[in-house]
Amino acid sequence: MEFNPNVLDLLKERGYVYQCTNLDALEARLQKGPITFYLGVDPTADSLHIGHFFALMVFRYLQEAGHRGILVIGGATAQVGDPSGKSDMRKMMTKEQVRHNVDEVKTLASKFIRTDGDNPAIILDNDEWFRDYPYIDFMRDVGIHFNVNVMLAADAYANRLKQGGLTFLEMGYMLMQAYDFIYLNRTYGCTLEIGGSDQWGNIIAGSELNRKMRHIDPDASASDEDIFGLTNPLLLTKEGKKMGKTENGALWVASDRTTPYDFYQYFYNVADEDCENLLRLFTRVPLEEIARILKDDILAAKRLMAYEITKLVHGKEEADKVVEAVKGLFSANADAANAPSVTVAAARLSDGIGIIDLLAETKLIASKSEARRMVQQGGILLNGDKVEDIARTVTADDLKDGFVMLKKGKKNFLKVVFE
RNA sequence: GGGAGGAUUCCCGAGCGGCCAAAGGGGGCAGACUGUAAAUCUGUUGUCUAUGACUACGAUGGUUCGAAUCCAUCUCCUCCCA
Repeated sequence: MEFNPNVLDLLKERGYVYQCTNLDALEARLQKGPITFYLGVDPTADSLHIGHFFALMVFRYLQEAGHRGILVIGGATAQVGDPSGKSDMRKMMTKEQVRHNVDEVKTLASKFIRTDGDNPAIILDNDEWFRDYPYIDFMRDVGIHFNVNVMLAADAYANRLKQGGLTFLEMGYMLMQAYDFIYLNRTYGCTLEIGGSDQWGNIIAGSELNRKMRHIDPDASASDEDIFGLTNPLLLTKEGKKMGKTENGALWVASDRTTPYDFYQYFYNVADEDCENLLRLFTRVPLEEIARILKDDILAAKRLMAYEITKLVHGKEEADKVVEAVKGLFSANADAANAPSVTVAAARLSDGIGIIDLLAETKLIASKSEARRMVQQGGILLNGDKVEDIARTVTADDLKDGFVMLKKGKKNFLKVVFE
């Protein structure tokens, strides 16, 4: 692997850099030679959402530039819960849940960062070093360096504090994450932590803790090198909302939670103004190319953006399939070959299936009441024809090639295959 | 420890014995217009075997023909005093 001394320029250019503990010094250090850096991800669910992806992109760029990356899955920290930016305490997860999530996230993450070949990423679970750390020792080693006044002033706690419910458990989160950095510094010589801007408080806590601990015991650190924190901006839509939020929660990376089709659709349907950001941050399209295509053809730009992001997350094969499906569905002579589909037993057709039942069963619509409403408002199409009557039944006569095409609104398609 | 206020549907927030599945706003969904965009306008927004039934106003129990509304206990939050 070729070492690239100017990776930071590239990151700055594409908009990945938000805050840094010392940008000039970091730049100088990165130019000198490879370093070890880390990114922490808390397994609060058994998948990653697009928000995680931002930092993972930075991870990839750094790794490609020849730096050694460590991905820390917060098996221990997830049991505590990060209060940063939260107005409610996170629901406590059972240890089993956390363990399950750790495994899932590990598997997913290793698809996006290279863990083999030359300069592989290291994936660790911070439960490894917290599991057997006695409370008293931890408090004496680490807790001693934290001033509660300073902590309370931090943005990270502002919301929780305002809501009045900040617990001691949550206060402990910052100590844990700060210690992660120390541990990695000592064990792996890690000198840079990257993360989202919401992690700024936790990241500087880590670099400060390092300085304080080294001051007490100069031999404790693996090196005398300075350590750095670097954050990427929060990914917001032009309305100022967090990108990747959908009505059913987050936009997930795991295809059993958000299908590649829905994933693509989400990005295709973002506001025009957000397209540029997404192209810069989540694709490798050169900046000049982005500028040109945005100017010439916003729709082509969106197609490219949605395709590239889908490819990045789900792979080329899936992305191509989605594009085929989209072409078929949204063009004049609909071709349903690659449409999202579900299967229903063909035997059910003999008596006819009520359209309402079918809509609810196939999960195209969440409830029968809503399905009724939708039909009454003229939002449901069966094989391209508006369904006028809520009593409409689907029978064998409606099938062509063994399926029917349901459409909810303008852009929700579902192929129902009977077999 | 003492006192005062509060918890309502996805979110904010009105309601303060029947007219309440609950005003208003936000968000969501659908219709029109468009470009599968934005803006705008309209409708809709608990569930179901559907002009009715069931479940819901922090939890539990009670008063009443009838409770989101009154009472008791509990949980959590906010503010003031210590």
